[in-house]
Amino acid sequence: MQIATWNINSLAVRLPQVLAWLAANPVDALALQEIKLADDKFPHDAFELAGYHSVCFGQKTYNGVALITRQPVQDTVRNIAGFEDDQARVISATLPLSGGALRLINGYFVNGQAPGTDKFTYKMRWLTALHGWVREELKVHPRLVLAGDFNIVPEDRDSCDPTGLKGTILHTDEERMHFQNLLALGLNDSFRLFEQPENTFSWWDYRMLAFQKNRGLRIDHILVSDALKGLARACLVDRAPRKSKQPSDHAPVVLTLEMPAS
DNA sequence: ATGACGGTGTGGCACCGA
Repeated sequence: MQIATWNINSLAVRLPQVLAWLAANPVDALALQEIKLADDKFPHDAFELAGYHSVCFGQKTYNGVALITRQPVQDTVRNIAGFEDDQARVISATLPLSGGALRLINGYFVNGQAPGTDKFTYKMRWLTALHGWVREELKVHPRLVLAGDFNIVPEDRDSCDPTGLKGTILHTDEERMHFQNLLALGLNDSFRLFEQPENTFSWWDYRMLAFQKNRGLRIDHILVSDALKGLARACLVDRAPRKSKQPSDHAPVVLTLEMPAS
């Protein structure tokens, strides 16, 4: 079975691309971020016609997340339990599988703008809350996947310019510590379980021909719990949609797990 | 140091992203 994550930067604009990508890449679950749609505008019908179920947690203009799945999900939860947040950033649900159910958390992590700003403070508070919540979730759901746009460059090799961007947003020690704290709960960066080409990124700025020059960052991640680690078979970034007309600035990341799809 | 691109919503641009 396959699980993908993709920040699509407005589902209203990108719906045709998402449907085309799903037709070519019939993953079992797709975690979408930045749908930028209110729930009453979500195109459930279009996904149903494509053979997918969908649950969403949207808001107008900003943020918004959704899970697109082959099979109906169970126990959908929105945002981080116990953390007051007026931004729609997390949706999680259980995928019922014959080989054992799997809990999938889809997060659109806070960007944070710049160290020292109110937005950065919010990012740190959000990451702390996420950590405490995921720790408890893992006790209930040992077979857990945490996927999404993390807005964190985990290591220097995940950045096109680790020296020039050192200490700037997405590259700070504080953000990287939060990423490591998530791993310390018993989660694994599935991308790093496999040999990968150097300079593999998942996001490229729209400006300055960044994609053509491969001046990007790896900020979209799929973490798998220790219980699932041994089932991981591949984790790949699909650069193809970034080459299309009117692309998202992010590319999808696809995890393959060795287990039946239903 | 700034802006470059692209999306949204409001209204003739401002705000946001990473």
